[in-house]
Amino acid sequence: MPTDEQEKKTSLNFIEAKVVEDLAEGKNGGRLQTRFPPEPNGYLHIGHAKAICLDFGLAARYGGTCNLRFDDTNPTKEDLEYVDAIKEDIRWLGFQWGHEYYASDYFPQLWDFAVRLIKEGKAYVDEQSSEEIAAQKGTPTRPGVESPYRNRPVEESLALFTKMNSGEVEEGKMVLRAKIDMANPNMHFRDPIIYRVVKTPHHRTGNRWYAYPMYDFAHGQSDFFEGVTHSWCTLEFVVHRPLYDYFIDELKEGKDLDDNRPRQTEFNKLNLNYTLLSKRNLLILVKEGVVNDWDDPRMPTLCGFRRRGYTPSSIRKFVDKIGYTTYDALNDFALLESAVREDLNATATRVSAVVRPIKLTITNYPEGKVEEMECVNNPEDPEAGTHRIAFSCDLWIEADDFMEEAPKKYYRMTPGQEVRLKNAYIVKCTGCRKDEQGNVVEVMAEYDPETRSGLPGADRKVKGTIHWLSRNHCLSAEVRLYDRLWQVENPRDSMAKIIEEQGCETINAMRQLLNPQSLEVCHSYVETYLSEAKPLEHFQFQRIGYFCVDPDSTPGHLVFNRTVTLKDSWAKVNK
RNA sequence: UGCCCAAUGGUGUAAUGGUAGCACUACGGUUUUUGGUGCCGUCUGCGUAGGUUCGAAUCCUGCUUGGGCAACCA
Repeated sequence: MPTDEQEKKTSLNFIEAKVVEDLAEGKNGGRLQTRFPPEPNGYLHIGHAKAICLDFGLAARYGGTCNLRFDDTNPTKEDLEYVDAIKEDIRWLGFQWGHEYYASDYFPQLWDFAVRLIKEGKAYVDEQSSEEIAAQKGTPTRPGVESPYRNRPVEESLALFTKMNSGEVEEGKMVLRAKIDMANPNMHFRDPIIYRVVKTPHHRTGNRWYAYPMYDFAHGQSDFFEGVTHSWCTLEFVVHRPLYDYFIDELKEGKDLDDNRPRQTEFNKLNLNYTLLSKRNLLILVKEGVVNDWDDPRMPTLCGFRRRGYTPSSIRKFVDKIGYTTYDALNDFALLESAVREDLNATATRVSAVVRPIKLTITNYPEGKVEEMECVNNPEDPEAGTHRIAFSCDLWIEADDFMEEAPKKYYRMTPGQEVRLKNAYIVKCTGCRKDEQGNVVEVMAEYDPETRSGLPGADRKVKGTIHWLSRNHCLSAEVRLYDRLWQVENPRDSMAKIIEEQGCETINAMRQLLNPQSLEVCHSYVETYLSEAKPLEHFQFQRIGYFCVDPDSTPGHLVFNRTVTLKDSWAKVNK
């Protein structure tokens, strides 16, 4: 279980503090049991990572267990494809569940419980339309009115409930409702629907059931059946908690109500600026082809971050830093970036890549001569070793690293100025050659043979160091430069505003907010050391950023994704 | 005009009645064969009005602002 990002804490968040307190008091027989309860209706995103780190992380830290439970009570939205992807992503994040459960495993028990409630006069079958039921529900400021079916005989409800599950009742014709209180200020207590008819086959139980429990009648009960002690979820479920407790009190038949039961505690879900986190909207992006798939590196899904080059530990570290509170925060994406930079800085092998190439010719270097230069793999890690790179008179350098007329603080290649070629020689720029349109097509320089790296002559102070590649000793590669998908800080709110003002479809609102520069594909060059690079391997392209080998990459066609740029103080000066 | 929850630098998060701290960001400086990293430093904060107390970010009340709740979704 990952512990690398769990730095010594001077204080615990309110959820962990409660765990410590409960354990100290010997609650639940001293057990700690949690669960991660995804609905298999989409891919996991970084918001889920926040829940995963809590559910699995605290269980592990305090000797408890965390089970995986798929909340699969709505077959119209759920699919096996999502079940498999969710499991893969949890493992990738670095966690292992105890049991793999499904809410659908409890359908028989839930059914029996519902029957019991009917027999006790605490539930009834309502035959009104959803519109009628909604109208009778009242509003937050006005109490609801009771359904005409509310006090029908128990036997009648029992018979109809059985019928609901037989396949002969059409969807929407009947529901089972808990009989609680139509005037309760908590809307969820106004005779909530606990079972409805769904005819779509279920991905696990097929056509065995036609009556399916609603969330409020499945989630807490599943927790109870499994022996969950701490049930953590996000803030929007605060208003559900009284109902959660109500049904568990019923299951416990009024006995031992204060102990040996699951308790729900809510925390703030993750909001990230310049990021949209809602499975419904992410699904639209995929279906409309705005992105290439759920694992498009611009997606905030875990598989998207993986393909982008984020490491599991960087995501865990980020989650650890943002904390858990009851305040609805908007977190800065820069914090996530700092986490991945911190991680990759320590681990990624440094290589040379010229993303936007321009020719550099060393005019006084013997033609045909080739020298092998030594490169440190990672200056942060002496154990990482070295590798070799070929040097010659015909080079590529970054187009950005030459300016014919440069400002004073420009330390790179400009006529008359010395610059160090990383791991090779100090060279002096002598000029450039342009095409008919005036574009620079080649830069010329002379090298100083005494300044080869490692020789005493190399100790000379030179302001700038640039990277390079030998044109006859490098590989071409496709480099995908990713940037944020959204131009606005809070796409969720901006979308809502556009939809309200223009009355347009979600996808149209989205298109107005997308960053047109979220992906730039470059025809670049990388050093031959990368010929064997494997998918998902991380590298630092020196002076540029961290990159990850895309799964599409093959030895004949290398593809790299930019995970994140290096911090660039020149870019700031240059603005 | 109901019920519930919240509010600490630009962002996020600590301090649990006793010196408002940390991280990110921003901006300086320093080191550096990555304008990276490291190191040092600077700026900016308890929503508001009362009350309790020797003492309040913390407890109480009002106000303000924000969020959630009226799916046969979870």
